[in-house]
Amino acid sequence: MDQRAVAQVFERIAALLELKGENPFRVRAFRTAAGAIQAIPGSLSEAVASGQVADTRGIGPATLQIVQDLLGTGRSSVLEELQERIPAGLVDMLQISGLGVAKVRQIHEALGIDSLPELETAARDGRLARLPRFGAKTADNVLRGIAFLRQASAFRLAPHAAEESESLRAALAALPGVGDAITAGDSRRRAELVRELTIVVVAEVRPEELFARVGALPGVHELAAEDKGQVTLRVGGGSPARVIVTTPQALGTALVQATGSEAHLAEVVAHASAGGFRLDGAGLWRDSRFIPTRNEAEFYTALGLQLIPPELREGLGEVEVAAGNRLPQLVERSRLRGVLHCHTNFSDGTNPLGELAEAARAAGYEWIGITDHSQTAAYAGGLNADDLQRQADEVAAVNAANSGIRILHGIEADILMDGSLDLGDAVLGRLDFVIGSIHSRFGMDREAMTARLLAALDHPSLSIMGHPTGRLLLAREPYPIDMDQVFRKAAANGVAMEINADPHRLDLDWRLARVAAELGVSISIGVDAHSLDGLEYIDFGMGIARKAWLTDAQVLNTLTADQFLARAAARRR
DNA sequence: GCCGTTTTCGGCCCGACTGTTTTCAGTCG
Repeated sequence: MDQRAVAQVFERIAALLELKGENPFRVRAFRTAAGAIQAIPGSLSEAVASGQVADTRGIGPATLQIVQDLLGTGRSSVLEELQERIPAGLVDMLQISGLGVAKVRQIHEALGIDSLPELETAARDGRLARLPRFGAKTADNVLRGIAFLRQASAFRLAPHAAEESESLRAALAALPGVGDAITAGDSRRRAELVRELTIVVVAEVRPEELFARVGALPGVHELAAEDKGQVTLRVGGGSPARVIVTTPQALGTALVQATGSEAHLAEVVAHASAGGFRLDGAGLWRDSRFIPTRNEAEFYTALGLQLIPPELREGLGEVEVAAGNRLPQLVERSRLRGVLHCHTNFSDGTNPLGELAEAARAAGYEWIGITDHSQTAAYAGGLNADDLQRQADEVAAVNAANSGIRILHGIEADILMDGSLDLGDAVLGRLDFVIGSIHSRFGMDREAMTARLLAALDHPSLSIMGHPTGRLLLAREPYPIDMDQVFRKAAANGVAMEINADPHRLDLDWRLARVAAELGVSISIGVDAHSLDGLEYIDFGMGIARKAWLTDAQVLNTLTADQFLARAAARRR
């Protein structure tokens, strides 16, 4: 560990102490120590050994001990104890200009928010601006601050990557000499996180000529690593991007290679070699003969494979399955009849029930499952039994008006520590269906958390387990669970697992969803919409469902309302 | 937590600005 790394630990300790409400002068002492350490020249361990560090102004007995701990073990018990007590997301929030300790603590205590993605949602849906001493300007400022921080991190959430990728793609497509520009890479495979944007360009001019024009595009900087057919650059938001130039005759091969993944390409190359084929940047070859591949279908066909959808290209056996002509017919958006997991303004959603239903109807759904929060989620305005009855009346009224969509009345009930749900059996029994979710006590150990979920799965009213692992992409790790046990019990009890389509969650992960489905668990794609825009999250959920190899029959949303209700009712018998 | 003593406890920078609120808390530099 060098001076810089030690200084970072001191800065982090200072931030955590501040959030904890510690004496400001003690906090400042750690900041002073951070600066003092960085000013020490040469080897830090030699400076400690010689007593130079101990004599440094701003370093006292406690901070010296931390330096010694870090040099000796790479760890600090002071830091670790603080990290156990204070969510890391709160420290991230402090990085936002305009948010200090008092505001961050207020956000945490009033809204139950402890991560940047949650904060962003609250800033967008108006909850943040409504806090005392906050306002529209503060909310805007927070959004700008979060956008800034996002630039700095290596990974992008899927929608942010899609946005950046599309703007680069459109700019490339508009260049003279460009026939077509196609988004490839992680985005095209519908990955939950994207590290690098990848665009394939079909050009009618030489690559060097094209790259000169690319470099002149607004928002493009750091043109680097120019190779024969590709160039790496950085775009406005700071994302690295790869632009690959190809010809119409080799587009299929180029697109497969640019889409990846590495593991998939390894499977493809192995299969190709066995058949006497070779692929390189210029195209597909058999011996010295060029094989034209104007699109991906021609590429895979040439190799004796079914066209493998981009979502499946993860190197998990898809090439072998495609060679045997046994790829599944993946679920498609057009096959979904129902949209599940929607919040209204009865709890923390923005829109009234009727507006949400109308938007769902306009999006082509036959039915919508309304699931507001339950009473334990007080920060979200969760519903108690009386609220639910009022909502039931409203559901009945909208349904009676025959508005072209059927509303199913459910709830997203909190799963308590012991695995029980936070509303009585009689209340839950009157609802059309019940999603059970964990929103508190994330810190339980693997055994206790597994027991909690297993107990919840035994509740006769539970139809769907909401966002089963609790992860928030780039913000919070999933809580530890024995997934195998949970899936087996879900399959035995006929409870579905959710793929939560909120791009901050995408939970279940597609790898786990595939395992669940193979064990016979039904999957529900839940948009977790808190506004009309949230209905559009379905596309991210579809990407994950397809990555999990799911077919229509495995996805609850493809059922008719009556079929879906029959399943929920069967559970209760 | 560190410093510096009237050497073991008291002091540690604070004014401008912003966004909110209506008299000022919180943040920044």
